[in-house]
Amino acid sequence: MPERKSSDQSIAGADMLMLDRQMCFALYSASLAMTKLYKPLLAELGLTYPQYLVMLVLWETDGIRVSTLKERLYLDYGTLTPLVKRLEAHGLLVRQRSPEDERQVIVSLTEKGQGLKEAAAGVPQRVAGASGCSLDELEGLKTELCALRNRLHSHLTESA
Amino acid sequence: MPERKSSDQSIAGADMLMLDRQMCFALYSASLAMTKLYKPLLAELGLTYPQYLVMLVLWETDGIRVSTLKERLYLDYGTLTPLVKRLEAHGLLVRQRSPEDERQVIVSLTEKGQGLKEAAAGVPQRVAGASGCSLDELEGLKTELCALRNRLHSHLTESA
DNA sequence: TTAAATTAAATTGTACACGATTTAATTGTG
DNA sequence: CACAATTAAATCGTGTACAATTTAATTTAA
Repeated sequence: MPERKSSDQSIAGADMLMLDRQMCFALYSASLAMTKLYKPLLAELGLTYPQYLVMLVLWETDGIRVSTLKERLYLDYGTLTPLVKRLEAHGLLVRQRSPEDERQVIVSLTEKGQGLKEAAAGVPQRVAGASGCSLDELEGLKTELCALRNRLHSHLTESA
Repeated sequence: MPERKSSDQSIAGADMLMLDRQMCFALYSASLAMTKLYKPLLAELGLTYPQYLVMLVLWETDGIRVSTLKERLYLDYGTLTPLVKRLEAHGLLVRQRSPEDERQVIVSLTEKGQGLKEAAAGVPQRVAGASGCSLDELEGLKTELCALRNRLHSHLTESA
């Protein structure tokens, strides 16, 4: 069916379209696999993976605005609003309008939410173990991925 | 608020829970950023990012089963079935039950689907350029991420 | 040889992601 | 002061992801 002369200029381009040549697919599939690895551990805490990320931010700094979560996690209000509401429904945090600026919503951990941190303390080690990587490997990969993400992020936002 | 003795054993664990220490978050946020980079380029082709991945597989090998897509892309039928149906609705492929085994669904490109490959030929270069990485960097990262994904995948499936 | 087990795919339900639009509060400027 | 512009968050619609269940076809084994 694909009758092409060997000198066809589309050959080079077509070559680049193989799935296993795509860095993006390596990234995408590794990310989904990592999320699956977390799933059973986080299920013990009653959290999904994105919910865990929100909790990580709050365990670091409590009483922050939704826009801060947005900046820290590179996520949209369309993702965060319902996600944070679910965490509130589970009793891990409360959402309240800021008295100084009624546009802002302040997210604060409940005692239950703070207490969950102790239960989560073992998660990073358990994941590192299951990932079959040395801590150095993970650290190196993390550094490279952050650099990539930061470049992409500035590329995606520099347009004003 | 967090009154803790400095010798508290939970300090070490808590320390590990900082967002920017998580390789998983670097992976997750880099993957989402990469998808956003592709979005406008793929929109020109009328494709979403996962749809593009399916097309990459089909451009390599046409006339394959849905289970092959499942294995190649590490995705679920629950994801693939509606996704492939959307591609069929767009006229890029056809789905037909295998005559030999009526359980299997064979996915085949239409002429339109095959033709789209030419339009997609420039995507990898354009993405590489926009990512601000050298080809070597991207290649190295790809190799590491594939290795990680493969380890995670075998960890996640070895349980029979 | 058919009933149980297996397999391929679809379906259902929950939870993201995110572009686009909307709502409501605050700020800036004449 | 008033009113346009901006900002923070919510809402809406589409498209993933995936666990769990279901359906239908094929295989296996009693």
